[in-house]
Amino acid sequence: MPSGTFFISYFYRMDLSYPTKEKLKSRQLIERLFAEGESVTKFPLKLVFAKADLAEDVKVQAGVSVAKRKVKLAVNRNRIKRLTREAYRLHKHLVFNKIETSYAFMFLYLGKEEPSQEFLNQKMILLLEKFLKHVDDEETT
RNA sequence: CAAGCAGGUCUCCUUAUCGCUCUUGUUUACAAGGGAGGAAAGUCCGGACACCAUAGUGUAGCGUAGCGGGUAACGCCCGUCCGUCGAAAGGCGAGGACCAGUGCAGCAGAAAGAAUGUACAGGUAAGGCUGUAGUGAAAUCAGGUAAACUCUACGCGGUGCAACGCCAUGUAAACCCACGUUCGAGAGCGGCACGUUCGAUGUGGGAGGGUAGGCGGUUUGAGAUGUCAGGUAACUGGCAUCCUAGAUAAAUGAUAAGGCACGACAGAAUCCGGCUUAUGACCUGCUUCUUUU
RNA sequence: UGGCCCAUGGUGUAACUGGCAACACGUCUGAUUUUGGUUCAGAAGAGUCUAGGUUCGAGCCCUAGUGGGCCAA
Repeated sequence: MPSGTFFISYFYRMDLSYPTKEKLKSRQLIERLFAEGESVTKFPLKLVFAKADLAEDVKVQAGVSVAKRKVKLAVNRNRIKRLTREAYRLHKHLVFNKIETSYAFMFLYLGKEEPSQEFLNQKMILLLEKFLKHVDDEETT
């Protein structure tokens, strides 16, 4: 991790918030996302995405989901969703600066065990890089 | 000490940084404050609230069951009697009625609710008339069995916040079948009968088309804490103080440091009162048959 | 959130009014066959999802739980 003044200024110019307008809330949009969207996977995370005209003036609206089939207890589902949101919040800048059109995101957790925050952070970085690569390939072809 | 019984309390804490949600204040970005549970769970009971008629009568159906009390109500709680388990503290109990009627009892046994009968002993005018043995859970006893039908007493209308009200958007006032306009189709959210209300380019059914976005309901309540009084108790009344989650793809998290008991079961969704199930730690009181000190 | 239903050998199903849990397929053993299949003969394998209760006796009745499935504005 970078430290000292560089570390502080590094964070200073980045947006680390995750306000309401960046959350995926429309039921219609979510149903369309699962019907038509594409996906990339980096176990245990899966990202379903689709280009979308968003009502709010943001680049991405994202949601999080954990299957009841995989994780039985509501307490554990809540915790995994919180950790996933936290991982997205800290690393969403990787995507924001590099895409032109707006997207709808849905993160799915495929594992059965409760992960650590550090583990999820690493996977989130890898997942978002894989997503960018996928988008680049599509544009060039 | 050990084992056991009963009751109660708490549910990691502190600091810093980055985030989430609600409220308030300035005002469009900040500041201050609030932010899961004792079970939030299972959905097993009881209510509030909403609509259907201020939910009415009878029947069917369902529930409860010693007696008395508490409560908005209950299948809950308190007291008490009886039964039962325990050495005790104490626990548990669907605990009305089989002289209203009907049904049921495999095997064994002579015989199972209808009548009869073996062995031994006793007894009579005479006989299973009497006792014992034998089979069985039960053998003539006002038999047993009602978590068998049933009877008695009491209670229960239905549907559920995805209730319900309002705004916005959109389509098909089209098509087919049936019935009907005061001698009335049909509707009023489980059945039947009655009663009652509404009721006319109307109602029901079929096939098909469309919308499925937002606001209210939505958190101040049978409320919490303290205290005084009444009551064996559950609980009730007076006074004072307090406001204590309110999301809607759905808010409590992350990182760093320190401490300790190293953190069990587990996440609010209309709201309350219970029950049941899961579960960590601590405290208080009580009991002691046997053995050891 | 609210409501409803189911659970019996490895699998799919029976079991009347409470009275010895039955059947088919599968499995195992033996026979027939050069071997395998088919066929024939025989055997094992559940104590009824779990824990209590009622009863002389429970798969069946009652209570609580566990697991699975279905319905809806």
